[in-house]
Amino acid sequence: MTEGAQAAGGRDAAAVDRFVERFAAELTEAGMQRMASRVFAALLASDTGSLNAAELAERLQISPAAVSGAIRYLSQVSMVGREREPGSRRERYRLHSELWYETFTRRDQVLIRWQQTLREGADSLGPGTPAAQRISETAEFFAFLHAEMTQIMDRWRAHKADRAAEQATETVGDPER
Amino acid sequence: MTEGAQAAGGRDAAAVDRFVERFAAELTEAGMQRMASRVFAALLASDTGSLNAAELAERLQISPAAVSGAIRYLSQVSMVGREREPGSRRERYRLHSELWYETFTRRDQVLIRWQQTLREGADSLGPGTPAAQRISETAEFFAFLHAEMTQIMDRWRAHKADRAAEQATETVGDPER
DNA sequence: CCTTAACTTCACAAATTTCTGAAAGAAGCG
DNA sequence: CGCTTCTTTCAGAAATTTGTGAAGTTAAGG
Repeated sequence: MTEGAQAAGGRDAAAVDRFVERFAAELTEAGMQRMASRVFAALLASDTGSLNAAELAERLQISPAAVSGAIRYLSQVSMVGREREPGSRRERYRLHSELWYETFTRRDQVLIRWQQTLREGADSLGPGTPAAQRISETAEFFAFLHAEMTQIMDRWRAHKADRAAEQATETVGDPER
Repeated sequence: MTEGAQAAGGRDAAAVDRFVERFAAELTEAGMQRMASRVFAALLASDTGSLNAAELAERLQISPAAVSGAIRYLSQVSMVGREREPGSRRERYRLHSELWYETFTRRDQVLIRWQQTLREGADSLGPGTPAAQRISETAEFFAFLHAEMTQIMDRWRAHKADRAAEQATETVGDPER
């Protein structure tokens, strides 16, 4: 806190590690697998937004097997993509550029499933009963939330595009890279 | 599906149990402790939205200790409240009426913490670096989300109030009970 | 006050999850 | 084609989590 720690050229590796571990811990607390959280946080803190297995294993002090498992999970939930390093037989794991969009789209699916289960539950309880009424309301809440989430993501992308447009007045570049 | 199963008077207990277990499993998959999920689902499916420890233990086939643990968690995250049964030394566990409001308010706090961690992380990485930029954007995303969530909850309550007002033309009653 | 009903805490056994080393499996490169 | 480098799979050891019975605590009611 008292020292602006990153020396000329290199950043303060210890501070970065601390951030990686802290954010990973928060993700873990929220229910994500521990290794997946750590790998994700490490990618987030990398300049290119991508690392290969060896780099991950070294930075996080974990076995290649652990990397493999974490990546399997993260790609399944569309949080990272895998690509080949040209001129090498290594693979590179990269944060999706549409990261939060993909992640929240996925979470959206959960809301839909819950909604369905709840509606079936309301049927089982017999319409008219207070329980069925409560459960129906809950289902409706999730339907509402689902609709709103979609809009939010649209708004976020618009918001981001706006900022990007501002930037573009200085730096004219390809938005994809 | 082929039979409208609930007999006159009593509902189809098996179907209700099935719902409770299914919805609980979905909550568990989303990261909630198993017993907490089951207790919560059982409360949701009860007519009064409340049960006591003995009822929960019997319906879910679990020990009093398990009930106690689940309730401790659920009340900590403001999903149920505890109250005394008058004329008895039993306690009654009740779904909060502002259930989703409370739950999402709580989740909101997580967003705020993440945001903070991310901003600190961006500092550690040194402004100007691509990593810091990415992390800042993520922090901004959560700030955005937080603001939107608050609005959504307001809209939901308005939405619910509207429907309640419609109902009130038929059934004039105390909204609390 | 003492009894007793109800809930909580605690220590432990069981089940599950997590991570690793070792072996097997792909895929570029010579 | 075989060698080499990288990744994945697998079986098992270690750690963690989970649920229980039993003892402990609290407070209502006689």
